[in-house]
Amino acid sequence: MPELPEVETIVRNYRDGLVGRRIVRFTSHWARQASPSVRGVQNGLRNRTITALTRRAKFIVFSLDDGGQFLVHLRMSGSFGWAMPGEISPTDGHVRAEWLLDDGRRLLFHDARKFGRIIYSRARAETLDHLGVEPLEASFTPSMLHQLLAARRRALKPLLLDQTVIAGLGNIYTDEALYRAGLHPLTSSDCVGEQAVRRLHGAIRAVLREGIRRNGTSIDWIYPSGQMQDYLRVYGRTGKPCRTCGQAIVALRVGQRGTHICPRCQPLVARTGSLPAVTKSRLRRNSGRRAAYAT
DNA sequence: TGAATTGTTATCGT
DNA sequence: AACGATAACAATTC
Repeated sequence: MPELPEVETIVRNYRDGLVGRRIVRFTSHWARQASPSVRGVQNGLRNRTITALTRRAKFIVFSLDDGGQFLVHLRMSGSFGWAMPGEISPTDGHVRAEWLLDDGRRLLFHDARKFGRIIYSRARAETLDHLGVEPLEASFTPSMLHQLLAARRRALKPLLLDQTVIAGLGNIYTDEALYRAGLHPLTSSDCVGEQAVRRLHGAIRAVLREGIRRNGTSIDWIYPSGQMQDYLRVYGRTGKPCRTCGQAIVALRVGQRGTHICPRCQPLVARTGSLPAVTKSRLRRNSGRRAAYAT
């Protein structure tokens, strides 16, 4: 399940082989992945040279020499591979698309579950406009995070997963960041104190950076070189002892997502999110600063 | 066999 | 009206 660190790793690994190469042709073996259409992507890419390979959130961004762009989103099971000149594409690897390059090599797009997407745009792709802040960029500060949280009354986990707010976190790194910050995933975003916001900000950045440094997580994902799975502290560790306090890690469901916490290190402080609206508004009025909030 | 998997979007409700 | 919560969906694996 590629999230920000995995996508970043892929971009770094494929950049040298792609930038400067001209795309001879694009072939799709699964029509529905291509947007606006297979033909549209083919026409847009034909004979264009790749000028840059970058990442925005979980999108891989190919910049073209005519100002166009195309995005690849790996979703759940997408991955890249190479085929050398003359080499036949593997049929068991679920190759859904191929880019033939001017050096004779082919970039392969594997995607067992067919959830991945390839989106072409003749100018800058408008898909990117809906994305929130890049958590590793300098503009993402503790005070910005504080504003993002305080402006909403929403459980922390679904908020962190919302790509229009903060872009790039997925299920694994969200659980890890909340654990490192000592915050329960159901904590209401407007009940997170200043100190906790700073902790969460630091935890998000630290866990993403560590993920990148370790070349990503390779749990149920084919990407071979990742090591981060050996350093996860809650994700996939249900029943195992917390590395801080020894308590058993607990699995729960938050917003239809499998979620992992240490019940001792991540206590649920304020649960205004599940209180009746009347009670909540009274609670807010009566306490200029809320009675209970996560610090 | 069906439950689990995830990011995005459409829809419902307040 | 705007926001938040929830359901649906894509398709496959074990």
